[in-house]
Amino acid sequence: MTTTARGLHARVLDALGPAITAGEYPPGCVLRTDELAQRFEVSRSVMREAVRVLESMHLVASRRRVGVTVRPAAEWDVYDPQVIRWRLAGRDRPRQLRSLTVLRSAVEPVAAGLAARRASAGQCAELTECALGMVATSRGHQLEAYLVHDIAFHRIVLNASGNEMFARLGDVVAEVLAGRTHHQVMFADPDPAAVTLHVQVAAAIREGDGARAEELTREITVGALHELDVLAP
Amino acid sequence: MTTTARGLHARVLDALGPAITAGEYPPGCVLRTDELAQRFEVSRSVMREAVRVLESMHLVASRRRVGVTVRPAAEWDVYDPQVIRWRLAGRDRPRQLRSLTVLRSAVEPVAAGLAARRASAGQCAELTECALGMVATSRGHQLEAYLVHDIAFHRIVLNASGNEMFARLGDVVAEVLAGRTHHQVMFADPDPAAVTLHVQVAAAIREGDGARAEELTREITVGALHELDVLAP
DNA sequence: GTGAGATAAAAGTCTGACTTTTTGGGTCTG
DNA sequence: CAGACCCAAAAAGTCAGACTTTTATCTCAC
Repeated sequence: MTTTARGLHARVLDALGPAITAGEYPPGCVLRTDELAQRFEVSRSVMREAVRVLESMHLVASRRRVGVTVRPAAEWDVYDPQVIRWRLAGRDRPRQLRSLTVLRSAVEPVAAGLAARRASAGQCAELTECALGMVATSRGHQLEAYLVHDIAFHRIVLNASGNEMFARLGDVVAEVLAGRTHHQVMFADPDPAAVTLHVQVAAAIREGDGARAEELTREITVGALHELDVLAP
Repeated sequence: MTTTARGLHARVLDALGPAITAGEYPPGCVLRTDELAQRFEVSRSVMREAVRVLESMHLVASRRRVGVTVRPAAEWDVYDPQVIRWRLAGRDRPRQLRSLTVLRSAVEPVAAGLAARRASAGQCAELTECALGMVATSRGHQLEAYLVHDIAFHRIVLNASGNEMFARLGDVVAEVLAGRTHHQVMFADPDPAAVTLHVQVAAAIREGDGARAEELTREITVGALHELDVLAP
């Protein structure tokens, strides 16, 4: 997972990005390229490339004679996969997990509704297979296997919606589901009701019942939100 | 709007980004940094910075001995505001507008529902003011003034939802609304039903009626989708 | 045909010099 | 004392050139 040799600038980013998103540099804080280059022991060219990327994510703004200033969190490109990963790895992971789950609760039901009208036969088959896989691994502490099926299930729904914006959220949903499994109820088996709902969603999509697929998926995401309410303050 | 002097690398991006997102360079197409630098008459350093940014948007991948290869559209960071802008300016603007409108139809109702529970008194006041502004400019071909209020309205709702992911979609919604006004029904006045709905949404949020705010907003976005269906193939 | 090694192409890195913009202060004037 | 103006320095921005590293491909012996 951790590629240690994909370029100096990437390594600098892996250090600076998390630090900034974690709030180690407060908004308005001014950095200087040369100083950073020295700190990370890279040339100015490399440092400049890293700053450019940070700038394209709206994490910082670079202005002549003043330096590289950290922008307030409200301006960050919160949908950038890298920014999401950095924030999920950092201090306010819970808040991040919550806002992403709320996003899921808005998007996934609509995506499921669309999928019911547009999913191909192959996608329906995959979906059913995933649901069955979830059932099969839902008991006996097979959480990792369950997670794999769960992620695949939601990814297929998002792809089958035929909307590119929805499809691109597959990675985000994967992160959220993985985060939930790895940081909360590692001990308990998944909620049986949720498992059943997934099976029913697969059926509804297979049968082309968009309204039902949407409603059932809404139940799933409401459940996920409720789970967060219970387990996190 | 068009800042012509915010750095050479930005100007290169403004040329390359739209070209790539427009599909002028097919996926898998290989570019070379040096060649590009010559073509745009900039130094390699500047070109490299531009390529880095393109790479961070997943528009291209840079590999040694191979070059800079254009990635397939499915891998692009479709939520990057700059990518959105480039695509909206390009060939498949209609498709882009549609997928963004579908996204709106998923997000905005949920955002409105949340806003009803979390909007501050100030936000409620602003919202009401916007709605009244929409009413006032809804007749007599004052489309530009109407658009300003419309954008402000939706932005406030998204912000008032208290969810950072929703809030960040304010710019996207603004682009969509502006696109609609400027490229479709420039001649006709806004749909009176939509205007009424906005007033009602503002009222529902003011009264803290989340369910009603959500349902009304759903009607607004369904209307927007339907409008697209009617006016675009 | 297959595997090992040579080759070269392209990205990656570093350095140093130069340019441009911007800010903050100092000065001059009213 | 206030305000306009100018100057100098600071930092980003740009450029050119040399060097390193990776890696796809080609060659050649087996």
